[in-house]
Formats: sequence, C-alpha cells, structure tokens
Amino acid sequence: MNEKCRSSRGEPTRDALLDAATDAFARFGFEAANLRQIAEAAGVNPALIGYHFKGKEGLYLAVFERILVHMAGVVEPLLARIETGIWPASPEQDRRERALELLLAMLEAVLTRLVHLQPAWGTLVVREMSSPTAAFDLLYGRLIGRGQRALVSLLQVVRDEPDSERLRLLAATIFAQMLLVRHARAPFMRLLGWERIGDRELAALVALLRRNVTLIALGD
Amino acid sequence: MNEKCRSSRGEPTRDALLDAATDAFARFGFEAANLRQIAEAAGVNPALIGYHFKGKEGLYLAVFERILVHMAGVVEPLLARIETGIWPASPEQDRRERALELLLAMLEAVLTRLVHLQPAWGTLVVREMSSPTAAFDLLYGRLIGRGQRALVSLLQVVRDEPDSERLRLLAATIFAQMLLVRHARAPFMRLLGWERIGDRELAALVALLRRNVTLIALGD
DNA sequence: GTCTATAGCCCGATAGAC
DNA sequence: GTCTATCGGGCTATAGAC
Repeated sequence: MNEKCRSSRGEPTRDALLDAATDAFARFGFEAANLRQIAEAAGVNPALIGYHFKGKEGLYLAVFERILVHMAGVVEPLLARIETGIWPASPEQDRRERALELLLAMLEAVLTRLVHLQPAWGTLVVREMSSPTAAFDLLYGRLIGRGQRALVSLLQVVRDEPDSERLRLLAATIFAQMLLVRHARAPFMRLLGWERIGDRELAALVALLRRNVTLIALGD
Repeated sequence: MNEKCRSSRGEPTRDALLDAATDAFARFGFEAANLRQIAEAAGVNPALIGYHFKGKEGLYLAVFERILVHMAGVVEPLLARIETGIWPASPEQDRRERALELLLAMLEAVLTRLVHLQPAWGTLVVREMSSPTAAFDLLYGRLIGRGQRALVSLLQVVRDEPDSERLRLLAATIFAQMLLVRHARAPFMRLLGWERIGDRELAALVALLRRNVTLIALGD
C-alpha cells in the first residue's frame, strides 16, 4: 500500500474508495457491505479494490488505518501530556484539581468528536469494541488502550491512590458513559425523545457527564 | 408459527433451530450467520427453516420472540411493582430510600442476567441497541422501554423531582453503566486484565456500580 | 493504474417426493 | 413434518487487455 510512496497517481482512487468504504462499513457492517456498491459510490472500478487493498478485509483495515492516522493528529498532544505527567508544577491540591480538569477536558473532547466530527468513525470504532475483529488490535494498541491508561493515571492523581482493580473499574464506568451515545444510540434517542444530537443536546449531555464524572471520581 | 397449537410434533425441531440460531446470530451477526451451519448445528435439515420460520429474517425475529417470552417471566414481577408504584407505605424519607433500594436491585438483577444467564442473549439484545433492525421495535416495546421508564420513575422518587430532560439523561448514564460489560466487552476485559467474568469479578463490578449509582442518583 | 470480463463459490429459497 | 435436489442470484477475487 505504501511501499511505493510515489503511488501518487492512484491516490485519488484510494481516497475515494476509503471514503465510500468508511460509509458503507459503518452503515451495513463488514459482511453486509458490498464491494460493487462501494466502488460505484466511489466512482471507481470494482477491480481496483483488489489492486489497492488486496480484497475486502484489506480495505476494511485500511479504513481503520486512516482513522487512526487522523485521530493521532488530534489526540496525540493531549495523550502525550497526560502520559508524561508533566503539567504545571504546583502544590499538592492544585495538582489534583488540574488532573480532574484534564479528565473533564478529555471527556468533552471524546464526546464532541464521537458525536459531531465523523459519525461513521464513531460507529466503526465502537462496533469493534463490542464485536472485535482484526481491526480491534490496531485500535486498542494505538488509541483505545492509550486512552484507557490515560484515564487510569489521571484517576490515580485525582483520588491520590495507587492503581488497583477498583480504580480500573471506575475508569471503565467513566469510559462507558462517554460511549453511551454510540453504543446505546437507539434506546438513548427514544428515551430522550431526540431526533438528532445537535449543539443543544450535546451541551446538555456534556454538562451531565461532567457532573457525574466529578461525583464518582471524587466520591468515597 | 402458532396458528396450529398442536404443532407439537415439530416443536423439538423448532427449539433446536432456535438454540443454534441464537448462538450463531450472537457470534457472527445476522448477515454473516449461515442457515446451513445453523441447521447442521441443530441436527436438522436446512429446508425446515423455511418451513417453520419463513426464512432467515423470520428465524431471527423468532429468536428475539423467545428471548422476550423468557425474560417476561423473570422481570415482569419487578417491573410491574415499579410501574404501579405500590411499595410498602411509609413516611416520606422511607419511600425515597425504598426507591433507591429498588433501583439498586434492578441494577444487580440486570447485570447478573446479562453476564451469567445467557451471554448470547445479552449480545443480541445489546447489538440491536447500537445497530437496530426490525427486532429492535420488539425489544423496545416489551423490555427496554419499560426498563427505561421504570428507571426514570424510580429516579423521580429518589430525587424527589419531576420528570425532565436532565433526569432522563441521568437515567441514560445509569443505563450505560449497566450495559458496559456487553457493549465495550473487549476493551473492558483488557483494561481489567480479566479473561472471564466469574463470580468474583461480577461481585466487584456490582459493588462499584452500586456505589456509582448511589452517588449520581443522590448527588446535587 | 485502470478497466472488462468472468471464474468460482456460497448463499437463501423452494418445488416436490415421502 | 421432513428430506433431497436444485435453482437463481450475488458475492469476492482475478486474469489479462489497455
């Protein structure tokens, strides 16, 4: 795929295929998605999928590869800052407050991207979490796992306690609430009586989640 | 399917097919599941699927129908009690405490069944929530919707405040935490370093969720 | 790199004997 | 109700011309 970096001639083709594939895989799932339709939507000949991606699974993985590359540019700065633990030096109390702030910022960033930026990406990523395929290892190694570990290390500072099973469970419950909008989309929308998640709805959700996370992160 | 209730001759066949189909649909999803394999696993001739269920989709819906019938026997008593609002009469303070108790009991019941009873059922139900098909309406009308409304009405009592968007969002975040083990199973297990959810793991999860729910239900 | 054409497979459905 | 046999269609993959 990138052995020849001067494959710039076929780049528009690959991009168009990846766009169409992202949409189709998100909408129909891997099995139900159909290469002919993807090629047609991309305005490209079906045989080119074989040439560029070595078949359906290669195309699927390439979709995730692209998601990860784009995501890296967005979350890398935040993750790197959390992972190195280098925040403004300050007295003990300030450090805990700062960690909570970072945690809430992370929450809001994830939620906003999940809902607004690229709905199809969210669908794909989240589907891999409940029904993992080969793409899950990619995702976990380069995005999800790092996010989880960042969450755990922030919680350690906020609660001023060492890593433990209980702390990780706590991280998992926060994680679950961040993913709510994608994982349980259908019943969620019905319960709220919403038809779509616009700016107002997102703001209400973010506000409540900030409150929840603050309560359960500090509680006990 | 039940126009002739004396179809008792084919009942073992139908049951075997439903068992195999439940497993296959949960494992592979609707599209990827394969009728020949299902029939083989059931030790039954493939053509009988057409006879008994009118095709693949009919089989899929019948799987959910059976889940709902079995679930009804389990959760009906609890739901009915919550819906009628008839709990032991008592002074104001006691009623709020009692509602919280019921809420926590509901949490534990759902979690236990989701994890232990029939893992495949949990998988199927939860998949319909994030990727709804025709089966979702069945599920929502007879199980999920009622559960959500029960949650909301319990929260109204616990917090002593009327129904509102914020209250429903609160219900949704509790809902999300209950479903965590199925929705985000793969990253959840990796974060915890668990290989399976046995009694010990379930107990730890329940304990933390009880704590979380108590905090966010009472908070503010 | 792109396209045409087609091979080869597997699937869901069903007609018809028993 | 059950089984055998098969049909018709859609799919991915690929060989080969340009």
